[in-house]
Amino acid sequence: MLKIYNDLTREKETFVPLQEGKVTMYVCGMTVYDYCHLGHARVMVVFDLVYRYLKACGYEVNYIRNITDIDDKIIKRANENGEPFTELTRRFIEAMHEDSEALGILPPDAEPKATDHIGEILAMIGRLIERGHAYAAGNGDVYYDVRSFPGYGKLSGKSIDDLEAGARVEPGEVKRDPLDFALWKAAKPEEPAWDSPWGRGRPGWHIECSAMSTKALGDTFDIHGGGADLTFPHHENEIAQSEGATGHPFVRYWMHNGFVRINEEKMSKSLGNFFTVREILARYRPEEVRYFILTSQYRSPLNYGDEQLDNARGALTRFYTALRGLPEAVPLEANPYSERFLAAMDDDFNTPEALAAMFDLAREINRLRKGGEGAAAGLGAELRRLGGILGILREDPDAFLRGGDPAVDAGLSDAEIEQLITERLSARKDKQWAEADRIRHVLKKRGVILEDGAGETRWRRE
RNA sequence: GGCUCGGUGGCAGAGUGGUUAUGCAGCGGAUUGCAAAUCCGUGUACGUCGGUUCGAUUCCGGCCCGAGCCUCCA
Repeated sequence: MLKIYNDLTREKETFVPLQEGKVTMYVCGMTVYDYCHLGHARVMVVFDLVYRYLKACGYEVNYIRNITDIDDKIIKRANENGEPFTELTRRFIEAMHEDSEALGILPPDAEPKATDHIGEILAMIGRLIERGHAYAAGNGDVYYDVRSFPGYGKLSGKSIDDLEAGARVEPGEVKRDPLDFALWKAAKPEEPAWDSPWGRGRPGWHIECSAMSTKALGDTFDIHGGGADLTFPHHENEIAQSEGATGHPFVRYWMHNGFVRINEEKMSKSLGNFFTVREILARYRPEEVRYFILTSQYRSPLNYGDEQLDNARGALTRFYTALRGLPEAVPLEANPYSERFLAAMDDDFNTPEALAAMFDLAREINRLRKGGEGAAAGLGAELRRLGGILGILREDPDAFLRGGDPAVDAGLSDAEIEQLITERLSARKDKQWAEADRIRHVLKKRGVILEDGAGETRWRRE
């Protein structure tokens, strides 16, 4: 039975979807004005994992991940580049798709864009004004009246009074209350703008998610996710908007993933201490990056460092070594390791514990294969199946083990390596150990490790 | 200042009121022409001070330290 930590209640709760057998899920995606960094990668991997696991549990999942393609930063960057904002966003949407595909992220069922939902956004703002939750400020802006929504602060655990004590008030403020936030922003000259009953302008950031999620999934849906920094104010505001507009509960389970950290500090654009997915993929393989993200529970901080990525490489090598050479077989699903794996995943997606179960399974495979590779095949197939739920272990074992380090020059070609191995085999046959060792050392120097087995010699790159 | 969340063995990172996490690294053994891989064995780890308890790393409280949100941020 799946349990999910619900940020709304700060408790692990048994997951029961609104509609039996079906799950509706919305995740806040990217604002597309730059390349994805590791923090974005974590969101994508974490909720891809949730998506895959829910499907593995037999649910029919409708997974929506939005794209924010209009906001202040996009406008600013497009102006700096001297290009239309639509050209900027088109490019970075494409880049995001390349990155997510590289990381083995399944495409969501839909990826709505803010600019395609101006009509829905305007309709929702209209309803909020009708219901007394929003007001036009007179300068063309429309604001949400935070005091009009009694539940404001319930997700982030903040009270309006506490927030107000520390709120800063901008000069020339047209809001009634400093905490009120923009639903619609009047356009300045030269800015992208759409017509509205309040004059030309563009949507505020928070309203798009309320409008798009409600349109795609209904007034109430099951899971809403995103990075922990979105809890306040973004998700708090979404609740106020959606519940204020529809009068129905918005989201049943709120999930937030922890940050990627670097030297004990949050990785973020503003701190400038971020690595893009592209930079990391130049040095590590996609599966290693994905594994690294899975080594920590999704709500915990994830410390980035070469040591951690190297560790991921070593761990995957162990799995693929266990799988190497096993014949195809039907996964042997009934075994204590898989039970432990599923129990771990059911416990709020405890991937470190799930991986631990997989390592124990790998050990069992290694034990069994002493009695012949066939004996271990069923469990090997099962290990792959479990890996598939996490989105790892999809490659051919030999291909992975011979893949090497993307940052290191390929050195010898596969054919050259095979040639040297053939030469060495004949030397060994004649018990010319000195020659055999010479070839071993030559290959070792080029990053190739030989493993002499019964009747054949296997190789892999370090 | 307000509100959250953490502090686990060399590193990473789970978990539990009394019994082995797991991976990497280390050490000993088996195996191997030598290796590698693999298997077996191996570490008086739970920030600190009190409290509850027959017993606490695990529950409660104080303290110290760290991170995050309160402003755009995944």
